[in-house]
Amino acid sequence: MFIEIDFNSEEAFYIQLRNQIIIGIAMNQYQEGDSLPSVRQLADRVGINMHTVNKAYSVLKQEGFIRLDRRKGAVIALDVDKLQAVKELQTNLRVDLARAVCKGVSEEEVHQMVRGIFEDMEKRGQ
Amino acid sequence: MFIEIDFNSEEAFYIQLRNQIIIGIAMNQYQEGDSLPSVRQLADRVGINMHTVNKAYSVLKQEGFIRLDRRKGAVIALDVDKLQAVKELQTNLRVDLARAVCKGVSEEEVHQMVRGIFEDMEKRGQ
Amino acid sequence: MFIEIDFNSEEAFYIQLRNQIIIGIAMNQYQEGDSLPSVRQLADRVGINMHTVNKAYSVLKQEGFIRLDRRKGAVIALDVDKLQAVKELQTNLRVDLARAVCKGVSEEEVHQMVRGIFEDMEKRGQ
Amino acid sequence: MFIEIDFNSEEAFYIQLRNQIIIGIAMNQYQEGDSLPSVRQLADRVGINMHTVNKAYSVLKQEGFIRLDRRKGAVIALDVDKLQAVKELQTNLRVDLARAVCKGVSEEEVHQMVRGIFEDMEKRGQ
DNA sequence: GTGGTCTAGACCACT
DNA sequence: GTGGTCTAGACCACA
Repeated sequence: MFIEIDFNSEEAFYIQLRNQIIIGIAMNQYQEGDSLPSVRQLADRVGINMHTVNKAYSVLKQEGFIRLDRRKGAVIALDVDKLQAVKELQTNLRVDLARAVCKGVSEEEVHQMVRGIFEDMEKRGQ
Repeated sequence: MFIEIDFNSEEAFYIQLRNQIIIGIAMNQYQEGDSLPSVRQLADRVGINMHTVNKAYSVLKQEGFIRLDRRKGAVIALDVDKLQAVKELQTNLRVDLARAVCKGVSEEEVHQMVRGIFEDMEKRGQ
Repeated sequence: MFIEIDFNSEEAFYIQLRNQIIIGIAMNQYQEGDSLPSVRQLADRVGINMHTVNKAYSVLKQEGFIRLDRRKGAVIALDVDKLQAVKELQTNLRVDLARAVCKGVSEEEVHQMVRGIFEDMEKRGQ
Repeated sequence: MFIEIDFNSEEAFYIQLRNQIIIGIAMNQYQEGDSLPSVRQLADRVGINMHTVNKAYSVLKQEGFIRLDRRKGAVIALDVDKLQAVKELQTNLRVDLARAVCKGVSEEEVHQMVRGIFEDMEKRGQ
């Protein structure tokens, strides 16, 4: 799987890492029980500091996407708290949709975009 | 309109302000040409520093939601760049939906949530 | 002559006024000895406060473009200090051209632009 | 490269900083990819507050002269929007030349001045 | 009275 | 050590 850092982005590197890994999981490119690359490997590969990868993994653990195993390193392990997830999604959507609506995006277009993203996730997951 | 700061939130105050104002615009509680409160007024009302409100207004200006009129202060003025907005929404949705999917949220549920948010925006806009 | 205020501009109203009047003089639309509109008239016509027009006229006087006559109000009266003018132009050009050069504008293009502006001034002056 | 603040100037410190850095870029003293000093360093060196340097950098970023890299700080990165640059230059020149013309500066003198400034920029760039 | 500018000091997140 | 955020207080230009 591709993981790439945009060094000019406003987003912190560890957030970029986290997001890309979560997208990987959603696309089934990483599956329950799979190991992520070691901290050192990933740091070298994408060209950032080990501490930063470490931070990303800590956050992923705390958010219930992986567990940290002494032998296997970071392992995909979803701790499903759907209520929490729904609440979080709701909050994020409210702001994102408001921004889009102000700029003239219609509900229909949003539904299509959602459809497209799910299609994308299912397709690549096969 | 209600604007409130959550002093316990991780989100920067100026981001909270920005988001609430954008939601207000999306809900038609603020309409094109309306003035926002002066930085000092709003700062006093919500209990934060003037400069923080100023920063929120600067960001809103730069993002094309308001303009700064020397006589009327901050005025709602949407600079509609739909292409940019769609791109931004796409990026945000991809991450948000990936997170939700990992935690077991279905496409159907997302569509309903989108529906609900738009309903909310239209209702209050009347 | 058209004088118009851009209420959204970053430039102070009195600076906008001053600049437009100076351009008017350069184009011979206002000639040595001509009277400018009264403070009140101009304020009403462009929709700003009298104080602001007053400030513009004061600056124009101080910079040697007009004199303030008790009976005739503001009268075009050029106090030519060419050395000072050259020095000022030099300073302004240095910054403006540096900005343009960084963005890929060539010397040739600048010369053409200068030519065009002078042409414009001479043409309308006839 | 020399960066100096004129504490007696009417120009805001952050504008002075911005202008000098832009002139530095135009003269190739700063080149694409070079890092600018950190806000604290530069603030100490020129004797102004850190936040003022920060503001200068923010403006430079917004105007497309630098980008902010999380590792390397402020990095020269020209976002060339020539159309925009030409328009801006045109506006500035129109006012500057009008002022000069009123004070008796000739078109020929302006061309020579432009020539001189470009020579200066090319010379030091070598 | 308004925003713009400048200073200053503090804490935190990030690298 | 770096920038980002927040607070705070002061002065000025502008309207």
